Amino acid sequence: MAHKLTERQQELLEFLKFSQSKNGLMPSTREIQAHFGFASQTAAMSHLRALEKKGVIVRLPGKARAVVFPEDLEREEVIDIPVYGSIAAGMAEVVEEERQGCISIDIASLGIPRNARTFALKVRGESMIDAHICDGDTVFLEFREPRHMDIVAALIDGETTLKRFVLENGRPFLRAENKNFPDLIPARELVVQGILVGLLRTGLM
Amino acid sequence: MAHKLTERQQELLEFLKFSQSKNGLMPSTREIQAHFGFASQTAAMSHLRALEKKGVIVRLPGKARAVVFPEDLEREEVIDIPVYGSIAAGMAEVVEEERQGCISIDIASLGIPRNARTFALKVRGESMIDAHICDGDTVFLEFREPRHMDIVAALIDGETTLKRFVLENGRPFLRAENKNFPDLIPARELVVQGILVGLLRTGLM
DNA sequence: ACAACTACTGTTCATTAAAACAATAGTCCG
DNA sequence: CGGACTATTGTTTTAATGAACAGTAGTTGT
Repeated sequence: MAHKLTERQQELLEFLKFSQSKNGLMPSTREIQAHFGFASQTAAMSHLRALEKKGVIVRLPGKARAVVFPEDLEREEVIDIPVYGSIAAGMAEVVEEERQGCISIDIASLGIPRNARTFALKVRGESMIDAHICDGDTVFLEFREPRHMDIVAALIDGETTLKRFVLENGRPFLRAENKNFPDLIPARELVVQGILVGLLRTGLM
Repeated sequence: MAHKLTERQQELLEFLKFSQSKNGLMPSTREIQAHFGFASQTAAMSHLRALEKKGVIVRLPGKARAVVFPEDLEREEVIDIPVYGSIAAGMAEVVEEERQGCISIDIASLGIPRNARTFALKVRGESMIDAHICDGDTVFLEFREPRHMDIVAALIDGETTLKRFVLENGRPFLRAENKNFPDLIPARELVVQGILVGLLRTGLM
């Protein structure tokens, strides 16, 4: 099943992948023929047959452009989580402008519901270091009501910071998880932008 | 562009997504017709046209099954990183058995090369807590030669643990990043399974 | 009230695309 | 040496598929 691919078969596979990610669909045998300059469409056909026999693609007979990568079928649904900057003032409106990119990850790994309005922020500073959230980490946040002891992204003095959300006698406070930072910040106009649901750290090599 | 979808159009969109993730390709207009029990294929056609006008799909005219989600086109290449258990003895052979699932993430976010042999392990224990790696975190590891001060997954006494790889006078040592753990472990038969390149923490709500 | 849109039916047509069949030449393995 | 596999050409057939056209009802917004 897992025979090694020949050079030509590898080229074909590359083209299939390229076509899928660039055009969003698989090439027809004629498009393969045109790309490689084959004089006959049958050449493409037999190459696909070879790839199928070696298990790297699956084909659904009788259907057009019906070439599938097995790994795509097993994969969980992937969502795109927008990453905003660390300073995300306003939020509701500035959202589109501040967008810095996207993290694509499957919903099962993050463990969030499909309909959740999840977004991400790059952490700047060491204020949550005692919660093991470091400078440069990317945190995933969900837009919902904060509960006692949630870690939240909150808007204070025009800047978004990560803090522990604490309810004391029904009144909310924000606490930094770092002994060197002001221990308690009384929150007057408390704007919670999101609740921490996950964290991604990269660039560790 | 971003008009709201009607109920029926939402249903159609769901079916397109379902079909793509289950079969790996888009349905033809006749398949849509069959699924919804339309008497005419034209019904499917006009719904697709409506979805296209509202910007939720893109179609390539004249091509078969040529319905594409715009977000899929922009997305970076997504790879599947296998997750093994915390006890991954042997590694080379046991790999297939121990596999617990997959994390699908785009290569740009993780910042790893496409050809890298990357895998993931679930962290058990607090031995790396001072490097802000917690119990329950999932670490991404790359299979390559360790360098001084890399964090590595190493096989010691039949169990895999995360340690700091330290070179002292050309001799390798492993150090736990936790004051309560034995500070230095002289490594005799040092089997490094992977180098830490990233970390994912979930379930924080 | 009227235009614009949704949500279909019913029919026909042109094209896209897969698939089968018959060959040829080269490579690789035992 | 021969059989299996790769890598092609060339031709023909058939099925899958998109697309156009002409309607009908119902809803929605101004």
